Amino acid sequence: MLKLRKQNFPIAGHEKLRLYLAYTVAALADTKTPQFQEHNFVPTNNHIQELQESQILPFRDPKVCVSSLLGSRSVFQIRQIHSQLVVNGMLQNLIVANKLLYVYAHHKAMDDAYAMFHRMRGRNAVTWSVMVGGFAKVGDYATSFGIFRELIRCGVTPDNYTLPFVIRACRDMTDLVTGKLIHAVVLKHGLHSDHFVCAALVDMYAKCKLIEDARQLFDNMSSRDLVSWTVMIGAYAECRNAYESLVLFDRMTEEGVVADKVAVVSVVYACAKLGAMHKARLVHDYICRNKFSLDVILGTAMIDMYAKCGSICSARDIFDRMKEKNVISWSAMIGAYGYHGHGSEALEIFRVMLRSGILPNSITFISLLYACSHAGLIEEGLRFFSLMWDEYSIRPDVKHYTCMVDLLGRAGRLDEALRLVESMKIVKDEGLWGALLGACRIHGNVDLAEMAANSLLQLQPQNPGHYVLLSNIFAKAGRWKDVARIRDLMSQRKLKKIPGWTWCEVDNKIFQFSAGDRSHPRSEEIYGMLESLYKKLELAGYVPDTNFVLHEADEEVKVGMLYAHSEKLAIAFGLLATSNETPIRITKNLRVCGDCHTFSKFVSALTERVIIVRDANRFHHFKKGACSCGDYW
DNA sequence: GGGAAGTAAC
Repeated sequence: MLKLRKQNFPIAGHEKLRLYLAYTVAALADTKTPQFQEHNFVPTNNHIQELQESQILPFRDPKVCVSSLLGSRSVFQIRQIHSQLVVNGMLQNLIVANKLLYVYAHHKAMDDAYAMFHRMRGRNAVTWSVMVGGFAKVGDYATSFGIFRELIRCGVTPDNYTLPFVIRACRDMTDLVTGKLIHAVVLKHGLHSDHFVCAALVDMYAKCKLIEDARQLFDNMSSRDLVSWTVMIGAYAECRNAYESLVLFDRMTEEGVVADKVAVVSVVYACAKLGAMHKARLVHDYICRNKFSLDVILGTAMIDMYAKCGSICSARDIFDRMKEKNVISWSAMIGAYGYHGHGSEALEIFRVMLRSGILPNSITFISLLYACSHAGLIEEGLRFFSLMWDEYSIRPDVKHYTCMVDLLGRAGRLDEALRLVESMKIVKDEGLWGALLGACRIHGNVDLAEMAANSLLQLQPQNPGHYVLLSNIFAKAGRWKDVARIRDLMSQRKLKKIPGWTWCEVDNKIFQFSAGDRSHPRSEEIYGMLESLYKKLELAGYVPDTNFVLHEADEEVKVGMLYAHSEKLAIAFGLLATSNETPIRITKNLRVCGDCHTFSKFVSALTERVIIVRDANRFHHFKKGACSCGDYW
């Protein structure tokens, strides 16, 4: 390698030499150096040191200054250059001064940047945007907003660089009030057509859960770039409308926008949310075709996708093929085994993880305890619960306690579960009470259920799901007056039962069903299939379980209500539209209804089909009249 | 001379 010496330097002239050296510094920092490449020179860290020692950089040429700043490796180095720039009066040059601010911000040295910013007499749009963006990036939103306000006070017009930073700060704080104010500023300055500004606004509204507002802005964008698509796709997946995410992904592809890795991760995430197996395979193909490497982020997202689409084998295959795995990847795999009810595999992979030298974190233990509770591994669960603090100094939080309540409650050890809840010294949340209430439902403990439900309704009076669960428990015990009381409470509080949806994927198309739905083009056939199924099932001994109907009504009416639940419609459609060998895969947005669970068991026996149901909680594999959940869910 | 979106449990 060429050693950097004046005598063998390829360009003549002293000034050029300085420039060349500056470019060398910049190249070491991987910045763009076309001139540098011309000379086919590969610099090393020694060169930069030599450069500093030789004090050859006089910092009088703005270009040299800028390149040197870009080449800085540490805040210390920037400060050294800073002092030279002051001595040489180079900070009078706004380009140089702004670059100095920028590199300070880039190294997160915002104190240095701020001190300098206050001494600067001349400021321009770049100065302001570097400061606003710099503070936003390090999470100091208060200062970022403060500088933005100062900008407005100084009569400066905010531009398409500054505004996205401020909008993103609103997003990170989910500060919708300020966000809307900034939106007004955007409109005032006519910047709503800038795609950076617009993408930031879409993201802000989406993260603040105003998905409709986000969508409206997105639809009105004159040109939608990849980032806006990615934001919108991710937003729909996040707000439980993964179906729309995948519709958008198809539209994006049709419009000729090519996904990058970030976009693909969002799509993978949406597939996971929806549990859409065919779509998952197609996305996997897309990933292979476009040669995305299976890095730790994409790989982990794919493990979760395949697991949540019902294929634990494919999830394991991805896991095994990943070259680099971190604690997140291992936790995802443990979690995957967990919600498929494969407890011993989850425990085994945890042991392998420990042997590989990866330390578990808090979430690893949640996955592990969850796996234990869903596989009935009670003693193991109890052991891990004490191990996490004793051995790994991870303090159990409310989620770990929730798993333990679930574990004990599911096993019928409700007293122990209650004692654990009472002994907790941390704040109890709705998930914890929900787990206790769920256990009461399985074991028909109405008194404890009432107590759990009271705490639950105090914490979350607006969640209709809790009322429905309690009402189901009362109904099962035949306490119809209490059922009516709950129903009245719900209507007083203007709460409606969350509509149940079931998705079934056939021929790469996702079909969505709601109860009593007749919108499907093959609706006639579906209802015909349902009717013939009912006739056969009745002979096989199936009795509709009307305990799962919330309202007090005549038995006949109740049976009618159960008749066309979305799960049943989806299963009937699956039977019609798929071949005998393929499993019927359906996904439900809520917990599967008890009657539909029984119905699925009977159908799996009668038709000799495998039915894989993913509900809000876990997977149910129905085969030959039995379910993998062992009827506890 | 200054910009973006993504991974695990419930």
